[in-house]
Amino acid sequence: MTNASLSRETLLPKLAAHVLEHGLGGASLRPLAKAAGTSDRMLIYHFGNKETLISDLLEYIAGIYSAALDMALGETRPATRQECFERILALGRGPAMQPFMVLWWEIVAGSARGLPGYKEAAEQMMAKQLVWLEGQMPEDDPDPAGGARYLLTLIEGSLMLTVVGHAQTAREGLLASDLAPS
Amino acid sequence: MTNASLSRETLLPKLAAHVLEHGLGGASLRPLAKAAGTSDRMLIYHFGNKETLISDLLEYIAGIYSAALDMALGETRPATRQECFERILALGRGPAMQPFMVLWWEIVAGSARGLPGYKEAAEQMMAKQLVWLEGQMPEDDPDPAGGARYLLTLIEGSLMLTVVGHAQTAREGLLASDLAPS
DNA sequence: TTCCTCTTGTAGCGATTGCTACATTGATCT
DNA sequence: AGATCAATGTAGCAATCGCTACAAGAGGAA
Repeated sequence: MTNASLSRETLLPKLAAHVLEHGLGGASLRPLAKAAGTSDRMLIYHFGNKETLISDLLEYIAGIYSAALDMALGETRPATRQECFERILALGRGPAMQPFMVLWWEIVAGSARGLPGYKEAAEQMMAKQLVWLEGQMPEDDPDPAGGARYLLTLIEGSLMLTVVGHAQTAREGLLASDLAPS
Repeated sequence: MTNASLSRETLLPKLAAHVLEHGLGGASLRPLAKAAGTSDRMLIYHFGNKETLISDLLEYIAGIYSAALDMALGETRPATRQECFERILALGRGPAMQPFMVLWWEIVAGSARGLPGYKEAAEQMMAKQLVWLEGQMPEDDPDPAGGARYLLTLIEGSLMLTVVGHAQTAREGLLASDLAPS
């Protein structure tokens, strides 16, 4: 058992790396196994079946996403909600977060479709992002909790619009909000 | 040619119905063909290969989505941005739009992944939703174009949060925005 | 040693994938 | 009538899918 668990935990990082690069949808056992340095036979041995492999993998990915957010904490807190919004949006659009972004929308789609494990992972990732965002709110913000939720909604909407080629639309929308640069 | 085109246009509605119910990811030729009352053989004959079939199908779906929006035009224009927001959010969360919603996030994911045809369809669907939303803005709104873009960003962010089980988060975020009910 | 359990490789199963070669229809055109 | 051509069915291809049966090695317990 201890050995099996150890192997599982050894496998997960490499599986996650493969999925971050090639996506969840087309992920099949043999390519996953090759990326992790084993065989499909062993993946089934360690995880039981593909469904729980994906579930466990999503849970693990949610964990490293959380760690990535912690490492992206800014040195200085932004002074305004607008600055906070723009800083985080730039982070989300940046190349470092791009593999996560591409995978993220796949997780959202799986969550909408009801695929096992997807909604749990998505829920956890959003919850983490929310508390992270609360910590990034301006110090003098009158309502950090509500403000974080408001910004989260706007940021995710903007990121989605960006992904489908409507970054300009999101940018123009910001100008009509209470976050518009004065 | 005329006959082939006619057949293609006859097939597309049934293909769209199947995809709206079962998703794009797992869509393979034989189930698609069965749903459309033909064979995989004929799907390839009419569309050339699966990739252009999916592209054409996405384009067609964008069209019927546009038509569905036109049919969902309200009798009365909302009086405030807040009312407009809530009305449209309720529409998006309603059961009638649910098949579209589930498919939508799959299209967003494909767009992020760069799958052929996905980004074009997503772009078109968002553009349509945008002009539709502009027509739904309050009559006395000082900036209908900017306001529609702002609302679109907020609505899509809220819908995404809803899909991953964070509807409450979106609701609380709204309270911290300038759309909060007075 | 002898057993026993954990781990792994080899080989393969039946199902499904996108796609194609070949033959046949039925209608239209000359 | 004979030729032509789009449309369709049948059969099957090689590749891949998730998963499993079987055997063999390894290492600790008796």
